Amino acid sequence: MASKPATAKTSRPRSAERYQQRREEVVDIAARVFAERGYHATSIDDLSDATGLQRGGLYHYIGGKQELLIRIHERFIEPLLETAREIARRQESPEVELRLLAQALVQDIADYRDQVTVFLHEWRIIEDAPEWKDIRKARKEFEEIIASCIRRGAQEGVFRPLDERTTMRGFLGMINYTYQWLNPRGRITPAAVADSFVDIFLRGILVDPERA
Amino acid sequence: MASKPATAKTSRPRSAERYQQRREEVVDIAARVFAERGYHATSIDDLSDATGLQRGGLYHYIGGKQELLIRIHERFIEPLLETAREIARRQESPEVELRLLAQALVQDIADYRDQVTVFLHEWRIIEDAPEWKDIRKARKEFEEIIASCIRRGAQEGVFRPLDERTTMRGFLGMINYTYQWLNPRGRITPAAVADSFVDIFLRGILVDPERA
Amino acid sequence: MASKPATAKTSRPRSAERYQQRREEVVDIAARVFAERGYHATSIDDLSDATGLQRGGLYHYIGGKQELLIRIHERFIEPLLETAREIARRQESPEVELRLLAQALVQDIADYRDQVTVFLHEWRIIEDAPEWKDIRKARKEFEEIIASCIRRGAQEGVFRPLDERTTMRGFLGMINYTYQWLNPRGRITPAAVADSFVDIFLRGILVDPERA
Amino acid sequence: MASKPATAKTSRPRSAERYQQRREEVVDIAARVFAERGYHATSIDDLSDATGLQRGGLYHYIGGKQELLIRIHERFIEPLLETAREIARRQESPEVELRLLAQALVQDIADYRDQVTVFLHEWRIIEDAPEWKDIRKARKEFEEIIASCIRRGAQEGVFRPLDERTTMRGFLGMINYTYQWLNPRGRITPAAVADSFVDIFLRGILVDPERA
DNA sequence: TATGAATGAGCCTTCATTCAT
DNA sequence: CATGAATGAAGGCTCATTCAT
Repeated sequence: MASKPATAKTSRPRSAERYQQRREEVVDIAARVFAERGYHATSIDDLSDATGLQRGGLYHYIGGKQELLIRIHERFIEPLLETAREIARRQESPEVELRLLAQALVQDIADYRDQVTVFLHEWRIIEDAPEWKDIRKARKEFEEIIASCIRRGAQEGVFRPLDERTTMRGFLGMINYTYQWLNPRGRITPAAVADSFVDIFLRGILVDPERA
Repeated sequence: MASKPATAKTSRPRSAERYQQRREEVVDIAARVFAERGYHATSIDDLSDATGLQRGGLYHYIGGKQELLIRIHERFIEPLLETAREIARRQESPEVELRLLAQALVQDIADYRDQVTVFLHEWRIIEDAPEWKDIRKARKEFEEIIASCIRRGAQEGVFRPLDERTTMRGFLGMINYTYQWLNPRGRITPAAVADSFVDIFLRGILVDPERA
Repeated sequence: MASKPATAKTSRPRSAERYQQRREEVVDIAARVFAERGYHATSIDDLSDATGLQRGGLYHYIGGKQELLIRIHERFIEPLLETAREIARRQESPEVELRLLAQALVQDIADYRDQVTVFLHEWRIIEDAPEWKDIRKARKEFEEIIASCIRRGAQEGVFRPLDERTTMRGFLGMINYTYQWLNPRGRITPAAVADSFVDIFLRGILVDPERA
Repeated sequence: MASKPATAKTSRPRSAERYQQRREEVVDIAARVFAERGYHATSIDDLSDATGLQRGGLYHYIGGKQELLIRIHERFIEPLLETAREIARRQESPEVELRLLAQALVQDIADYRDQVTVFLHEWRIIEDAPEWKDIRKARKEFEEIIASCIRRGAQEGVFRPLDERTTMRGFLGMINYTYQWLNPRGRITPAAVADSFVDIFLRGILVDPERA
């Protein structure tokens, strides 16, 4: 315990680490299956098959089926929100900021496609869970970052004076919908899609579209 | 169907008519309840409560719970597709056509919000039903109308030469997403939202944004 | 509905009545099985076998396994409490009242042996149910009737001045325990047991035992 | 067992002793938890929490959950039966013997309240265990000691000629029931309750109540 | 048409116990 | 001795659907 071989840390993870790792594995597998078949059409037995654990063994890693939805959501909202905050802190021009936010969002959707799919399809199921308010708060914060970017652009006179919430929703709708059709390894890369959409959107709201 | 029997009393509709009417009522009520609570969270008993019919009586009007999803979808896709076809037939300029399509789509979403909500959330459930291919075909046709409008604009040199499918999806995403937040009787009318979004989108894709 | 054959009432009970009747049947059968094997050792399948209803059909008559415990208790506490109240209202002498209460209690235990057994063994399970406070109240009221009878006897100088609650508990313990061994159709009748125990108990607490 | 090896250190008990001691500790803790929540409502995890041992470690000390019930029972029936035998051997007068037996029983209930509670509530669970016949035999022997005391009193003409088994059961019921309400550290001591109940009972069955 | 009792498959979850480490 | 991951059977309950009335 006192003297541990230097190699031990990586070669033989402590049991707590292994537990944590297996847990995330289970959550990701669940995300994949839920994304494929839907939450309600997936039984605990299906998850048992997909993970290789027996019905009862699953419950070492999860608190219940519904809890999985919450864990799945956290997997993608947390890094996204962190990135968005970081972008907002940079104090770039509204155009640049919007472009960066779009890139981050499309990338997050591409990286966590299963999780995003599950969330957008099944969020209603966890509406009554105590964790829902945190999830909602995170979502609101992300939306507010976009809305305030749009507001700032309007105040600075570079964006047209549009209703900021409606505009934000148009932006979000356009980008969120990519979860339905964007293939991360397809001909059109996530970054290209983000660029294309931001181009359209910026030209659409800029006072001087040539700046896009 | 065309000629109604002379004996039909108008004051007391024939039983076949009453049946038909009651059936549509049931489908609309189901749409409302499914939209509120979700398909799986709604039991036949819930529908029984909502319709005032008893569990068994319900089955005189519906073939089963899943069939309701199909009926619900038909309620909104058919008039929408019809309108879209009619717009396409008019052979307006691409800009005008896109504007009309947006108006029609937002209006349809506002008019059949419950149905749209149910469809977007639960379509996966009927993926295996034989009717699914019809639904999918209708959807594809609607998308194709938009895509070909964009293509035409590009060919005519009024729209920028963008990937037509990606652009169509951006357009659809922006507008479809309104089902989540648009209040048909709110401060901002569906028509105003359609106008605003089309404005942004057209400016975004027009070679000469001033034409928007 | 207006003119009903006189015979209909008994020969063809209305559906609501049949439901009620079947429900009580189910509760009584459950009491028997619970009394035999214990609540936890009895599965819903066991009840299904015992009632002849299928697993799901049972749930037309009961709200759940635990609810049965509550219904079972009501079956015997309500008539007993009613009788006890009636006896208390008669304002007999303390000796006579105690004798009548003992008779009523032993008879209730004999009549509802299964129910009493289940309650005395399993009451802890429903301790947290909302109905528990009603059950507890009923029990307390019954105990209070006995305690106040003893108190009255002491005040009138016919009973020795004993601690009324402790004495009441001795009385209750002696009689309640009969559920474990008294055979309603055995050599010694419930009435005889009640008489015998009341004799012992009254001699034990009377100032002048000869009055017993 | 009688002679301990000279090498045994007193300061550091041999591992066999520690094992034994830990085992009894576990049984007593289980008795407490079972008494509080009931056998079935207590999981092995609950026992794991209460003892501080992990799930697997517990099984080094116990053979299984059910075995605990048997061990719990032995904890209180054996000293009680031993005391009862000793009292019976003294050949006191029936009145004195009954008084001593009551004292012993109430004291045992007060000392082993958890164990008594568990046994009276959960004995049915071990009905099929091979040890059950021993437990039953011990119980019968204890009852027989009381019954034969009552019989002897009747034969000697000091007790009224009552049915000995019924009378014994009245006595047992009155006293056993104390497990439900007697607080060992309350205002009324176990000894006082025993005295009070024996007083009532003896007056009740003595030919000449003045002797009580 | 309408009723509602009955079905029976299936679901999520719990839990005592085992065993490799 | 101790751990805790894993097992797998069993449990209570829900629910879409059927059918005799």
